[in-house]
Amino acid sequence: MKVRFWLLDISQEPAGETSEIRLWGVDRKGRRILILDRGFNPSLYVAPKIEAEEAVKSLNSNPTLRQAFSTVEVEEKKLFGKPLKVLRVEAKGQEAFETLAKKLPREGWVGEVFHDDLRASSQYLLSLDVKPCGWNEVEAEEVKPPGGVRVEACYLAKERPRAVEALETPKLRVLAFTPIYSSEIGSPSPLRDPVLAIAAVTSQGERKVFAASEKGDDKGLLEEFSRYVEAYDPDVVVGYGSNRQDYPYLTQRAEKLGVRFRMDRMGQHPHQSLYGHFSVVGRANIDLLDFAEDMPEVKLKTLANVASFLGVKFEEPIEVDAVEAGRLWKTEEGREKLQALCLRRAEVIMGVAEAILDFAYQLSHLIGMPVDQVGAAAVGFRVDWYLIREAWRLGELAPKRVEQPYYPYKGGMVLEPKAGIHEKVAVFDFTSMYPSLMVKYNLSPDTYLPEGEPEPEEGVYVAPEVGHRFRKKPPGFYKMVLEELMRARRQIRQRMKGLKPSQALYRILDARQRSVKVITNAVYGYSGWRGARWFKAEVAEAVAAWGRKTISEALAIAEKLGLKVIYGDTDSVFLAYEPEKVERFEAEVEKRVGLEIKPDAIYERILFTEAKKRYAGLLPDGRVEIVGLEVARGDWCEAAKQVQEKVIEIVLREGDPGKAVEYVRQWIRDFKAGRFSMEDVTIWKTITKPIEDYEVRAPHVEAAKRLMAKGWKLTYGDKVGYVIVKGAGKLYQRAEPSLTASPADVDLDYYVENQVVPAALRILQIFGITKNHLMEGLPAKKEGLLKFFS
DNA sequence: GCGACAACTCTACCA
DNA sequence: ACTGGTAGAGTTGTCGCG
Repeated sequence: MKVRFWLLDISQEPAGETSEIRLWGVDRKGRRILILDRGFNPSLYVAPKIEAEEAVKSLNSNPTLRQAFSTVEVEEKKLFGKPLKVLRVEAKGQEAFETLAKKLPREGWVGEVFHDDLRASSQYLLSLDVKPCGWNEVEAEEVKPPGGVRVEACYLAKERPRAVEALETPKLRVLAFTPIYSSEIGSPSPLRDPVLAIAAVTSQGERKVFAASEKGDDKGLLEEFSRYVEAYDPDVVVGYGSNRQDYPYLTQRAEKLGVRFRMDRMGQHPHQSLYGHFSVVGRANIDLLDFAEDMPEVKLKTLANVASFLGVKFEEPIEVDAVEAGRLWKTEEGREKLQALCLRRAEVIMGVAEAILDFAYQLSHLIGMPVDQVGAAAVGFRVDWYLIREAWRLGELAPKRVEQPYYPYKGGMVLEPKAGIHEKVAVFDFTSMYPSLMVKYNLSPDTYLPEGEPEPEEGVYVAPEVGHRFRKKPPGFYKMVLEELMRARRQIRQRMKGLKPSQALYRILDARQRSVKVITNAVYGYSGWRGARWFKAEVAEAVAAWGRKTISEALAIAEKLGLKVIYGDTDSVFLAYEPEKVERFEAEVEKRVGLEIKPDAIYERILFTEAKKRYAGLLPDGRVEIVGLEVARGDWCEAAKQVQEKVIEIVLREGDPGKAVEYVRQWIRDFKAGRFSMEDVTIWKTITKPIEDYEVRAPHVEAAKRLMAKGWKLTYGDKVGYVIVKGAGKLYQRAEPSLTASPADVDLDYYVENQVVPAALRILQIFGITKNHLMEGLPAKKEGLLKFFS
């Protein structure tokens, strides 16, 4: 019978001489099913140094190798566009595959081995074009599920499944969960501290809290939660910080207590897998924090901040640290409070999931990577996967990741801004400049013509400045891929036009076009990434060089038309707005440069300092946009950011720097009178490497060390919040973790002198205002300030 | 031994 | 653990002085 299923998860079981691929999914009736495919084995591709037929003979005559493979075939493949005769060697199961991967490269006749770095389940997804988070079809017969497996139906594949294009997502059961831990001091430790509660919220609206005993005995809680998960049988399990925190903690805790922590469809505990994510067999485990990492607008990635950003409504508080939780658990009232908080937290996680899951499914579908991995995989690996699949369709082998030397090259062009305030400034952007250039000039590793090679008949494009040459024909890999991506995005957006944002299909299409955009925009960076399989420094370098040429041409056109250029960065041009000239500029650029340029915004008023990449502008709709300045940064205290934002607004909206000066002076008076909170003065900075690797004693590193000395676990990637306290010595000696600092110790002078005043002055210096104008005790000179607004 | 300054480290931004 | 270009704060090293 034909079974159509939406693929949720894929796993592989070693099964002797054949590996068994397990496809976990949901069928059209909404049943949770498992499809066993025993007819697939992973293969390796061998490029021989000798004649293919001779190579086959050598392979067959080696008894160790002969045992490990079932078949060998000579195939015509391509590598970087060049035809390549290879031997496809099909392994007898996973173990044999690993043996071959190890032994084959040592054979004298073997040139290069391919796909030995792709595990069986990956090869399966690749070679069969089976798509995760999408519909697939297979001829199969119903069988009894393997022992321990819990599904509504199980099938044995009779043939290889195939992807079926269909947009809708089945109704999936989603479970959001979040634990609360206890600790006497510092971070909780699974060997020492109990889990006090786990809240679970389902997409059907069920809400539950599992709690430890009054004394904090959590053995029953873990067992109960496991049973609940099995009974509800979710397809998707979402958490926040679950890969980093909850799964490691809960599995270790369960092990210590002698309980089996069961989340999957096989009665096993979660295990760590690729990209540091935890795999829950048969379900998709998604850590929403992974997706929050791609939201640059949210500086401090707390659940509350992410939820607010996404417009998820909730009541505070939804965060509690383990020490506070441990303290609260001691009273009846505290326990109730904590459980209510825990439940609210799980509800917010569900809310965030609703905002993110469509995108996660679409990204997974597009790049062909299981949805539980896609969030945890870095951008480079997402692109890698997408390209491996596209390569396969074109008969290309996936090149190996090879160690590459660092090769710095020149990037985009940034103009010196015209400092000061400008009225009516039009901003133009080249649309998808880098991808478009890659398409236009056929920039790809396979079209690159190394120095010394004779020019082909079809001709070459020569990159400006750097001189790299690229064959005009045939279309290169990147060109084909990018053209397809850009075409797909246009098509999706076209389809969306007839729909309302409230419709489910609209949301799916929107999620899909966003995922296409993410990949499109990452290809240039990927091409210059040393870890990329299709790395080619000359490609990235040529793209950037053509980019500089392109914007230079646009600038020349502006100049010729008598348009004043205010600023420009990589693919954007800021021009003093003159309606007719600007229109001619747009037409002229498209005609002469051959790339699409579009008006992005017309600022009513915009201000630049002397610095590049920093400005603030007032839009016609009244919004103020702040770019690059302290307001836009996560490593300045709130106080400094708020003052700067207010200064910018006064200056842009009211055009009155004198008023801004008065505002800052009053703010300082209030601040010195003690009107501030710890949040206002906390500075957050990321620990970017292991503490011992730091070469200098930076304030945030010293604050981190103090926290660690007090039992807090910090690893790189974590943010440390600290305040500067009164006292003598270097700044790093006065950096106190904000958790342990008290408001009375805060060094107010530091904040005025080194945070608030510099941030305010960044803007106000444009008007000749100095530190003296802002600080108490010195007269604010008003004369001369208003001349800028005559 | 001291202070001015340059060099370097570190983070987070823009495109 | 996608690229290069950039600002800015803070630490550390160096040099001249006498």
